[in-house]
Amino acid sequence: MPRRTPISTIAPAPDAGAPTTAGPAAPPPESAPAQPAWRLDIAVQTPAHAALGDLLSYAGAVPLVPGTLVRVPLGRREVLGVVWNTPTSLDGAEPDMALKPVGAALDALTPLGEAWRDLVAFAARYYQRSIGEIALAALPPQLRDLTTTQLARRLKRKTTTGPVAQTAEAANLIALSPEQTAALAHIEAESGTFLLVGSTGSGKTEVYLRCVADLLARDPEAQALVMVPEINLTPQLEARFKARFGDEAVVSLHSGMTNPQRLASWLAAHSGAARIVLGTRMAVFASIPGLKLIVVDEEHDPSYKQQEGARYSARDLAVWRGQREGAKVILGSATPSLESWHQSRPAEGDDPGGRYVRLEMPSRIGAGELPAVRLVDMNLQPPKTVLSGALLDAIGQRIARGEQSMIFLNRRGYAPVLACGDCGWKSECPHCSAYRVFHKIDRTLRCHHCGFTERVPRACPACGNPDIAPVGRGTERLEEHLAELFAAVKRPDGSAVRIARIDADSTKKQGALESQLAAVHAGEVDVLVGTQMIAKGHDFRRITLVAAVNPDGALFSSDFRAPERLFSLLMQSAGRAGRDATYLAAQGATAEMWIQTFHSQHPLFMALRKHDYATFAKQQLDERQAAAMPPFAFQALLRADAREQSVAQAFLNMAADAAEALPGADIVTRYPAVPLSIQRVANVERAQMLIESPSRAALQRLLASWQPLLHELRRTPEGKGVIRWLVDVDPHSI
DNA sequence: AGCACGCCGACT
DNA sequence: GTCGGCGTGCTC
Repeated sequence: MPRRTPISTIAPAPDAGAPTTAGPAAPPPESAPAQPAWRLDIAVQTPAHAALGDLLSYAGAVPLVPGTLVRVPLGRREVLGVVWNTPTSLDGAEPDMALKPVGAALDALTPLGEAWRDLVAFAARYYQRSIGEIALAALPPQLRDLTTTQLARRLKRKTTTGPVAQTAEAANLIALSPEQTAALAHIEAESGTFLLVGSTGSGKTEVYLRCVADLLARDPEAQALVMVPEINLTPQLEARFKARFGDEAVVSLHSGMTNPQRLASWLAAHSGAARIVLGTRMAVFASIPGLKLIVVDEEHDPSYKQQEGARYSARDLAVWRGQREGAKVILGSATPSLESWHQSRPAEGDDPGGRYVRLEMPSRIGAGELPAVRLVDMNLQPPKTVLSGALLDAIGQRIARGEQSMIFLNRRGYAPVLACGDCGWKSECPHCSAYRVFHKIDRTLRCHHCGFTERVPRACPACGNPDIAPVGRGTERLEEHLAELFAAVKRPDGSAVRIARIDADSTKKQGALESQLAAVHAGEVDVLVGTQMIAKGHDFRRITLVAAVNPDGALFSSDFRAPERLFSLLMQSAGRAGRDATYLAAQGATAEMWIQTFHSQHPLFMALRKHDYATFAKQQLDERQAAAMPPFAFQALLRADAREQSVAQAFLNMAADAAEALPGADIVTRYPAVPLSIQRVANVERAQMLIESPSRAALQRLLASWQPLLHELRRTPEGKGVIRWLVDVDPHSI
């Protein structure tokens, strides 16, 4: 008759409602041997939307040290929690509510340190989430279901801390360039946060490696955290660090790992056995007791901002964490975020300058000159030109010389829309306010927002016209187009031209990206087509031409950050070409970046042509300052989802009214609620409201006092239709 | 978020 | 007559 209960060390709570029979049932808590004498505040994974407090109180017989992991009963479940505060005595005081007793403590594990708890508490407060949500998300998932004995067993086979191995590579270091030497000297001599600005190929990674090496040699307890924006980029960086510091010293932490792997890495970082922790944004929350150095590579990359759940910026948290723990922070990029660039401005006049130290390394090492940028004015091309004649010639020449070209188009699939020429039908998604993308490979129409997929209809579903045609082009169609254009062309050895495509569709299978990249490296591809996936990080040695076919969309986007993203993407793409000076010299080749645009005079392209980030940044920052936008103002978004757009908007506008009386409201601007640019996804209507202030503190104060009102508002009749609401602090796209 | 309870349609 | 749909409500 009783439900199957999980094996638990927790005595079942007495069930007041159920008819109890006398017998050898579990003894009531009052007769438990040890009288619970302490109140323990525990962080558990309370959902952000439940208007529960951050911490839940439990009764315990012993005052567990803050940072101890414990199992606690929550409703009918038993969950993992973290003791958050110093326990308070229950002696004498009548508790204001009946506290459940804590369960087993995972005391084989060293309690999480104060620095880590401070980081979690700060992130929770700043991004308007519960402590428990952040804390539990930061722990390896397997810790949640491991029993105490299993954990003890795992901890036994932990590796020993020791000096890092002297690898062959570490013994044979090549000499640094003067710029690298100077940057390194600055980082060694000063403390704080550094912005290391170096173009692709300037040797930023070597600077990171030397900083880490110096640190580990100097301090036998020290640990370093190195972050990269994407999982794809971890293997090559991991290889590089392992070659320098040995396999034992380095662990990775990212969501692509299996749970046991993640637990092992996490434990190694937590115990201090791993001297170097390498990972994606989630790694910023790793427990690293000896943390003395944080590297955030490609700090401008949007991937550092989490886009669901707690919307934190791992880069910003890294800077905060570095400051809190006295660790140096190196932010590296060829095209820094405007925030970081601004924050690293030198003192001038009565401006005391930014808080970061800016270190620049403009030269490329062992690489050719930065590629010459060629702008093709598409206004001068015949209508409907996809690839201009000049670009095709240039690619043809590369093929003839056995070199590789890379064509970049940020749109996957065959065509973004399928349309009927007769009745005007378009391949709209029935569940979203977006078109379904035509994927020719499997003859499907796929919605990239909700995933709804159907086979392509044979004829127009509205009028029966069999001539439905693709409109626009994605990577699939570009690949097909190139294959047709180069069908008659032969490679130097007489074989056919080989065209390949790399995008989210071609790399869905495990290991597919690696094998495709390997094929490019091995020279088995002549022309590579891809999305921004190929623009990042990968070090292709034989590519001498990079082309962006259709980058104009971002120039006039309503998102004020779009130009910044485009500039860095194009700079990064350009960086793929001509990375190997020896190869270029041997080929007698020059590297080129081609851009096809209808706006060839746009200042963005003018700056790009000169590889002039500073000019572009200045122009953008001037615009931002004039318009009082970030980094000269601080923003947050309040978003609401509902079945009806009007319900979502009404909720937001009511929330804005309710905020009127809150502290800070006088210097925080609230804009009217508007639909998101993709208004409906999976039959859910989405609306948002921008909140902006010149004062970060005022914005924070307002958000903090707003939270309880929002919970309250949702319980009113008007708030009933709201499916969810969320706050995005420092949003990336608006 | 889980995980209950609670009240209305198609099946052994 | 039950299994099961997801609507509402609670978790120290």
